[in-house]
Amino acid sequence: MLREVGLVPTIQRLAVLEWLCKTERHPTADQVLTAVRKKFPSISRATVYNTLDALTRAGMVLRLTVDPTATRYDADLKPHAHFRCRVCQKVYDIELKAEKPIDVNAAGHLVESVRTYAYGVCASCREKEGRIDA
Amino acid sequence: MLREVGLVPTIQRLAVLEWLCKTERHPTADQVLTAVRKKFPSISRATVYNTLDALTRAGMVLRLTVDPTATRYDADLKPHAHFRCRVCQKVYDIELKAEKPIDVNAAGHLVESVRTYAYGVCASCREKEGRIDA
DNA sequence: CGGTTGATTTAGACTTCGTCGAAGTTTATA
DNA sequence: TATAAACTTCGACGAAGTCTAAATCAACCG
Repeated sequence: MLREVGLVPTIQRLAVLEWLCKTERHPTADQVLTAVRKKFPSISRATVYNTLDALTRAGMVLRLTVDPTATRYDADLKPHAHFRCRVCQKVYDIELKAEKPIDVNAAGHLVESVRTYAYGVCASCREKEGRIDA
Repeated sequence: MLREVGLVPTIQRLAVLEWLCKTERHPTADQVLTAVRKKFPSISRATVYNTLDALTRAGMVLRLTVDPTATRYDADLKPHAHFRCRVCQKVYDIELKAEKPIDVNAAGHLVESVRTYAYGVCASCREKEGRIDA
């Protein structure tokens, strides 16, 4: 798979990709580093950043900027949007309702990808807040 | 205006807001700091960050995460999307075509705001690249 | 007007995310 | 096997943003 996109399939890249694909969350680069180090202690920060960058450019993972404090990555390539709770700061997948979610007037620019991010209070935090605020 | 949203109208906040409103670009916090210091040399970094945060929570400016390297701010509250060129890295306003651009299935979350970001190569860089690649 | 209180500003240290460069190692090619 | 190219590693570095403590300012009230 890595070879097909022009990347040398090193053991480090395999470890990163494997972990990304079997986690459902939206990890930051540091979370990837910490997780992969459990199985592969010698991997360095630069390698993780390089690998995530290479996988992003190869289109195998998505780079998300939904979180202002750190870039997140997503191995789920199906079109969907992301929601970030301003209370617990977790990131959730949400569905895009519109059939053409990407329908923007690009004014002559070449659009290669589109992201939709929503912000607010997640269902879980609404409950907790409700009890307190009431 | 500031008083209406519960903020003490200090000279620093006025300087930030005034500059934000008369610039058409999408400045980073550091660009705001540099610009405002020309008229108000003693303003500190923390004040600019605090002010931008307060203005964002008050709904007077939008916080953008279109640029992975730094948060940007936009005083234009009309609904529109943003495009970032991966070559020159400039951020452009673009129009949202769909009438309900924001139509996401929020799965029980309380959605307070939605952002749409597009990425690719801007019209200007397409021309330049075209000449080179040809 | 003068004093008190609470909010705001300031300066600078600090943390964290991410990048860079140089040297060593691995992979592919012949 | 020899060589070149790609990749990894480490640590230093840079930049974005936060935090703290002290000084200052604005509002309120007698």
